[in-house]
Amino acid sequence: MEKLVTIGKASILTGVSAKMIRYYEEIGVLKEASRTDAGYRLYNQAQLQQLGFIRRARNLGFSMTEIQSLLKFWLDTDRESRDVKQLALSHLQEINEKILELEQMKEVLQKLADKCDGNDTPDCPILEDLAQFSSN
Amino acid sequence: MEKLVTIGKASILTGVSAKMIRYYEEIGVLKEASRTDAGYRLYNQAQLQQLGFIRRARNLGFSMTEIQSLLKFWLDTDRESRDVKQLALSHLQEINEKILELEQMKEVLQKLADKCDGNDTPDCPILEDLAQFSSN
DNA sequence: GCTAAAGCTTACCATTGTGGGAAGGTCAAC
DNA sequence: GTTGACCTTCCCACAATGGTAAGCTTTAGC
Repeated sequence: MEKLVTIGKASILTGVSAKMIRYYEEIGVLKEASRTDAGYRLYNQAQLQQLGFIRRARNLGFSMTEIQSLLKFWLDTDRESRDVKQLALSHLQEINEKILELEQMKEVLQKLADKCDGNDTPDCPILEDLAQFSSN
Repeated sequence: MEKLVTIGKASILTGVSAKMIRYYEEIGVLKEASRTDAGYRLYNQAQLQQLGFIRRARNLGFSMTEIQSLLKFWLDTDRESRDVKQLALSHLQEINEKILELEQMKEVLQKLADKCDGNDTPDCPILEDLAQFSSN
């Protein structure tokens, strides 16, 4: 017989806040939980595992939309690993683009900061650069 | 005599959308623009330069709150470059933390993707990892 | 000088994922 | 039987941006 837990226990067991568990249900990534007579949500082992799945996917930066796809693949024994891999690689590319963007910011900012004396005078290449007329 | 432009021209000249220009005014990073009799906003050269400042700061990833501080420093001739530099370095650290986080995601995800054959069979280490019971 | 198009105004809605809080019902322990 | 912990729904907020709609103004063409 399945052991059922209320949302607070589910939160502790999975590391997903109760707030988020309800939200996941609302947006449809999590099937509607069963309820007690009083209306308390109840979660079984499979649902707890699914919450763990979601949390780990979030930790890898997947969006909720992507996670919905991942869950669909996971629950579909007829999936082709090709599709999962493609989703992962696509996400990986987004990550790489973000990293690149941040690296570029970092480089510019580091150079500006290096040029700034950081003392009690007002002279500051950082502000001068931001204030520059024209262009980018 | 100052050349004044309406919001559309200001947008083109600065690369900031009209929508955003109004928003910046609303949240107070941009002083209220003067108006024509008909109520059209008018921008002078100084305001255009300020919009450019904001755009470049956004491009470096500064939040609007940080930009508000940067603008205050910029307009304050009694500023100390120390304060500007500190703000920049603090932001730089955030960037570095984000990069690190993304690098970690990337590493995990890359390894999982590498292990996944990506063919027409359902076997997929990516899903297996996400579905793993216990832990992280 | 009229009309149509382009430009401006405000106001509201949506996004993403998360948290906070209020008002009220439920359950368990003492 | 009361109290405290837990649950419910509903609404608000964030940060920065885009979209849309209804309505006024300005400009360009004829």
